[in-house]
Amino acid sequence: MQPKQLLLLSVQEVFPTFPFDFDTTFFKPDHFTTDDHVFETGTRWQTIRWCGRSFGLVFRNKGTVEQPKIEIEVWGEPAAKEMCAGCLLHEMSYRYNFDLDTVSVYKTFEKFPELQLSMKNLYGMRPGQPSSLYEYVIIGIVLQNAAVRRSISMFRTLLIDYGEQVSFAGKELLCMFDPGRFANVPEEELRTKKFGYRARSIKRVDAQFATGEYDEEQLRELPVDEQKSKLLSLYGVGPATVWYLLFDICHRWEIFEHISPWEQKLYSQLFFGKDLDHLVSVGKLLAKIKKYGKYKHLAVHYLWEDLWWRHQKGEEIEWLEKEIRT
DNA sequence: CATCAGGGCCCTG
DNA sequence: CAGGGCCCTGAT
Repeated sequence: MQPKQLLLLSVQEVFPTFPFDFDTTFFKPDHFTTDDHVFETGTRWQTIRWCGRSFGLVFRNKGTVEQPKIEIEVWGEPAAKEMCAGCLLHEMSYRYNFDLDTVSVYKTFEKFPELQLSMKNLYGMRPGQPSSLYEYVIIGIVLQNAAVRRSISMFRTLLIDYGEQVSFAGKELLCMFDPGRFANVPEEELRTKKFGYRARSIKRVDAQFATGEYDEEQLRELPVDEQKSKLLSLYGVGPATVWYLLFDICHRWEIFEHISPWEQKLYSQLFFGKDLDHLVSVGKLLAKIKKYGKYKHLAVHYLWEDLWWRHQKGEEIEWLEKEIRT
C-alpha cells in the first residue's frame, strides 16, 4: 500500500527548562519500537496517532544544554491543522518533560556519589517517551514472556498490519492505530500472526480502551493509588507493567517498588558491582533505591540510561551484552 | 531430536 | 496466596 503523504502544517519553537540535553532526551537506546521513529544526532522524526489521525513530527535541536531551544515541525492532513496542532505540542511537552525542574532533581542527587558519573554523562537528559497510554499498554503486553527480538517482531507486525504508513519530511514511517482497532478482528487472526495467548489480552485491553473509560488525561490527575488500581484493572496489566506505566505515563518519579529477575541482575551490578552469579536480594536493592527519595525512579533511570548509552557508544559492557539478547 | 525458560499475567484451588 | 498454564522461540 502507498504511504499516506503528510503536509507540513506548522513549525514552532519551544524552550525547555535549563539544563536540557536534546540527544539523550530524544533517544533512549533501550526503547525498542522500530519503524515509527528515526533518530540522528540533533534530530528526531516520529509518527504519532492523535485525535484519530496520523501525524509526523520532526524535532530539531536549535539550542544548547544551557540555552535549550527545539524546533518542532508538525506534519499531517490539512484538515487536522486547526484542531490538533496546538494541543499536540502541549502533549509533547508533557511526554518529554520539557518543563521538568531539573535543577531541583540535581540538587536532590548531589549527596549521592554513585549517581554523579551518570548525572555528568547525561547532564540535561529528561525522562520521557513517545507513546500514549494505549500504545504503552500494548507494548507491555508484547513484552511479556518473550525475549526482545520477539517483542520487536510482534510490535512491528501490529504497526504494519493494523497501523498506517505515512510519508513526511523525507521519511517513510509506520504510525500507530486507535483504540477499538481490534473490535472486528477475530482473536484467531492474531493467533495466526503468532501473538500466542497475548492475542486475547490485546483484544480485551483494546475493547476496554474503546469504551473511553481509560482517559489518559484524567488518569494523570488522579492520586497515585487510584492510578495504580485503575491501571491494574486493565486486562494484561500486572505488577511488572504497572510500575513502568506509573513512571513513563503518569510521571510518578517517586514510585519504585518492583524488580523483575533480569532487572535484579542488572541492578546488582549497577548498585553493588556484583557479577551476575552474585545477586543482591530484591529487598536490599529496594532499600538502597529508597534513599533517593522523591526522585528515586529518576535516579535509577539515569543509571540505567547511562549504561545503555555507554553500551551504544561501543564501550564493552560484557555482562550487559549477555543479558540483552536481541 | 526433545526439553525448557523466558523482560508476566490470569485463573483456579 | 501458590502454582499451573499459556503461544512461540531460541538456547541447550
